[in-house]
Amino acid sequence: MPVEFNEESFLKHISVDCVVFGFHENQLKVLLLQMKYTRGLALPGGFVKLNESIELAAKRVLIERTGLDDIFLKQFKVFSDPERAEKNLAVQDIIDSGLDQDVSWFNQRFISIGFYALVDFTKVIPQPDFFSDACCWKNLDELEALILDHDQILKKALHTLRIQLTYQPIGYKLLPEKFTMPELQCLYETILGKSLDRRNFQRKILSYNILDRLEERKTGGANKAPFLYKFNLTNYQQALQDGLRGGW
Amino acid sequence: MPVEFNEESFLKHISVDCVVFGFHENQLKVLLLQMKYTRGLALPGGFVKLNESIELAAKRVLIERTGLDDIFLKQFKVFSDPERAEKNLAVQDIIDSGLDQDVSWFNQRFISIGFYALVDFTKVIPQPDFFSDACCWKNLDELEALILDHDQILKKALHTLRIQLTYQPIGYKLLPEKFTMPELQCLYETILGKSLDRRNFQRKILSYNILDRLEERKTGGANKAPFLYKFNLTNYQQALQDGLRGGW
DNA sequence: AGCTTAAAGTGTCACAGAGACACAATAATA
DNA sequence: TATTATTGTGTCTCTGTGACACTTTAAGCT
Repeated sequence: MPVEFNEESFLKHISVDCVVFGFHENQLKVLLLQMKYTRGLALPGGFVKLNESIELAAKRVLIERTGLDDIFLKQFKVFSDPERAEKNLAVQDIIDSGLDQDVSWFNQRFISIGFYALVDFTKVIPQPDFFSDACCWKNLDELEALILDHDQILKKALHTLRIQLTYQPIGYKLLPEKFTMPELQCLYETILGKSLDRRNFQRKILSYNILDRLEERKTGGANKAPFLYKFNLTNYQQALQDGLRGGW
Repeated sequence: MPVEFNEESFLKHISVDCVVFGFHENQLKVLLLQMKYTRGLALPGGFVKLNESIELAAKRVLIERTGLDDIFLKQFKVFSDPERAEKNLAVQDIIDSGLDQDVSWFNQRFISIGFYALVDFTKVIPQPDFFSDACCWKNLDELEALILDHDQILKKALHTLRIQLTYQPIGYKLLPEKFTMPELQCLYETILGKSLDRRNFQRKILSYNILDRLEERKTGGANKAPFLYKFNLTNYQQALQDGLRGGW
């Protein structure tokens, strides 16, 4: 046990849960933990130290799970239904693990602050935590049930992502430095859940002036080699301020 | 003292703060409390009972402060900086009030969940709480400093309101049942912080088909009497789903 | 009663962005 | 060298937006 779970170390009643999104092989993926004993799937999460902010707590958790230090993190909702942890299977995991940890910490009522994170899939090295024996990416479209209300948390994170697509650096954070236009389009299509016209997408995204086209092309496919692009950070940050069009 | 403030009654470390917006005489207003002893201005807030959700806690607080039962409430951010309540003046208020309340409850570190509320100004009957001797509306553009980090909370609430203007029922909740086009436009202008062309605004808002024009007109002004409108709830709810245009 | 004032109702025009779609170019493979 | 799959580029039309003009009318004044 790395640390004791008690109120000497952590704020009572408060937890953070993180929905970590990655994008790989044209699929949107989420990082999940498999519990050692109950085998349930869970979002990475943790507690808040007596003297840290919730943002720092979430960041600490994600550094441990992904190996990455600089992660884009965003609060999106607090989950506080008194019933949400009624049948907390994690408690069973503690008991089964045969620790002398006082389970009363886990039997408290928790209010959980949901964060979503956007990471470069290729740079993550998944690490399970003390209660899990696996930490791995799952495709968003072939997802089993999660423990507690984590299904609901994930669903809300996705919904938030969709809404914030026009004013958060979602493309920039989820794609590797260099990427092709079809890759970027696929990311947008996946998040929005609908297909877009290839030519209109390109025209529109280029009109924002947030991309720089490189000389380089991506070869390997049995077709014309697409150009590689990278984000023009200066223009991108500026454009996000205004929200990439739309509205009044 | 209506209730004891201790961990038999409330969840430790957790509070809610509410930014209550109202609209009256073409001004956006916020409901604030004036502390009895320190005279500081504060947002209405409270704590979360052992068995209630944060939404219910916020609602309970607002029923007490406004007399209204059906209030539009929306979480917008959690404020958790460990320094946020360093110099908690409310504690001074407790001491000055000469109560035998244990001040240790107020000396805890609190993580506060920010809610914004939209209410019909004309229906609110402001009620101070135990620590304040006044509860009243303040114009948003002539605001003094607030206690703790409440300035920051208010600022963030306003920013959220602006962003969510296109997909939350902001007009519907802030205006009385019947209203004129200039009133609606003024509300939009106030929230967006810029002026809009009268004719284009009307054309655009009408194109959404979310308003029903009544036969009735509003007389009294020294000018042509404007029509009254009311929201067409069916169409409005539907339109909000899609986000009133813009985006992909 | 008639004139003035202020603000509302209604309409036009030019332009830019969005959606639908066509055709030429090219990297792998057969 | 032809085939296949997919990319690069361009066009046409229509709708929504921004800028702006003219008419209408409730109150107040003389």
